[in-house]
Amino acid sequence: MRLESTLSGANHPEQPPHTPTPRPGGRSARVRAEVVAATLAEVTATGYDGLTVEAVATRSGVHKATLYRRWCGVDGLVADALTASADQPWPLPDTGDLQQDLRRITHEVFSVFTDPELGPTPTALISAAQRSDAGATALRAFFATRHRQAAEVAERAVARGELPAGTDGAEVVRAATAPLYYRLFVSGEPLDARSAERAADAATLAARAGLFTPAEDATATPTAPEAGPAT
Amino acid sequence: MRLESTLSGANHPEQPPHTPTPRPGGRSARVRAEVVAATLAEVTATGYDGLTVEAVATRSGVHKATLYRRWCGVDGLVADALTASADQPWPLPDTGDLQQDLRRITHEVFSVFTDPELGPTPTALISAAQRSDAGATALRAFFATRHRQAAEVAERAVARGELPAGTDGAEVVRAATAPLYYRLFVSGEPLDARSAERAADAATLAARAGLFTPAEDATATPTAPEAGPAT
DNA sequence: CTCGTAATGCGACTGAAGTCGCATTACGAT
DNA sequence: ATCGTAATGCGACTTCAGTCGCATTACGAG
Repeated sequence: MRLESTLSGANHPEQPPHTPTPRPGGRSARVRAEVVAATLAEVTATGYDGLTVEAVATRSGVHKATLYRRWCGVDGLVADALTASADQPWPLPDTGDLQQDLRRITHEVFSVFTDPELGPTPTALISAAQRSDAGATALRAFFATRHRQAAEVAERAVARGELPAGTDGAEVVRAATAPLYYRLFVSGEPLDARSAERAADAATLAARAGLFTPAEDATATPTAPEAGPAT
Repeated sequence: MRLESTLSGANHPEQPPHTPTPRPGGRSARVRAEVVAATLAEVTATGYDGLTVEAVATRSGVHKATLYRRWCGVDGLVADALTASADQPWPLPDTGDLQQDLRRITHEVFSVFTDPELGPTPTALISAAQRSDAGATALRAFFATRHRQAAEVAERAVARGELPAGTDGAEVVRAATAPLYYRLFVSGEPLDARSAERAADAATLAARAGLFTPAEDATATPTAPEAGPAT
């Protein structure tokens, strides 16, 4: 697991460049791993509301002052735990059919957040990340990576001629997964496999219709409800 | 503004039913209004991270202890402010065309969160509401109301024969608005009028294809990627 | 107009989050 | 093997969120 780079970048904004050996040694890495594990356990156990630096310190055996020094409080702990999770690889489907691929992806998302094995950890982690600026930054990076990776299923569909050229793959992925995340983290509605499937199908339909090409719009576009500068 | 009922329901779980006149009088209402206004101002000014009960107390002129007594801390303040905002009416389009109606709705959402007049207040309010259980409950109620109201545009489309019978109107609305909220509050990506339009168009397409009818599935459904119980 | 009661104002107290300076440990290079 | 340095351990201190008991004010009924 290599989660040093992102962390140091997030917590030491003014890293002096003349540091030949900034001690990336064994102890620091071990401490870091244990802190991440303890943070995940604490977030899962108490939820993001009850998350305490002192509890993470006790559970990890790392002193409170060290946690504040390197992670700048609860926010940084959660952000780092999320970053560490983002480094985990996940399977990218390749069935030869866009609809199937998107269904696999949305079902994967659905599974992660409903898996009794993982429990409330993924949900709690993202909810916690939403709380702070550091967490929000980590979230942005997390989803940017996911979008970039998953966009490949759409790009393959373009290569197969299944989608029009110029289709924005990341936008297709966003369209497919957005309803799930919306239910989970915004409207708070329950998630079910049916709606995951429908979201994938709707995105497939829209992508095939050419809605996700920046230049042209394939569907009827009679009147634009707005006319101002869109920025 | 009638935001008493929801608040008391949220903060006094065991309201004794034998309270003939629980003092809904003028002062309480005035205090409540000022506290809500102060909470909105504080959330806008400092963001949900810097929101403090003491600051709301100072700004509103209501004593700290009173705020803790009636709102149980920051969570309740935010939840009540959100509930108050949810009571505000908003325009429901009726252009005679589903696509146009949905575009108006998504553009309305887009406008609320990008209006320089309102500033960061709506975003900050919802972000703050995500932080706590009380806020999450208020959020659920908020979106449930919105979905119920906005579902009418889909129901009218069904009545016009534009959508297949049995279409779940709320699901259509969710599909149209989810990408916007996803960008705003989950992935943290910027919002633009184009994507708002595309989201509405994609939902229109999916609805017309019959994806939002509970029983049948109009598109191809060759293989189901999952087979377990969905709960 | 007067009174009973509920709601608010008030200030002190408690407890925990977060900070600081120094001692100690362990990494990495010679 | 030895040393310089960076990272961690440690405990006290500061600050502020949150609580409690009591005095005061104002609503609502008669």
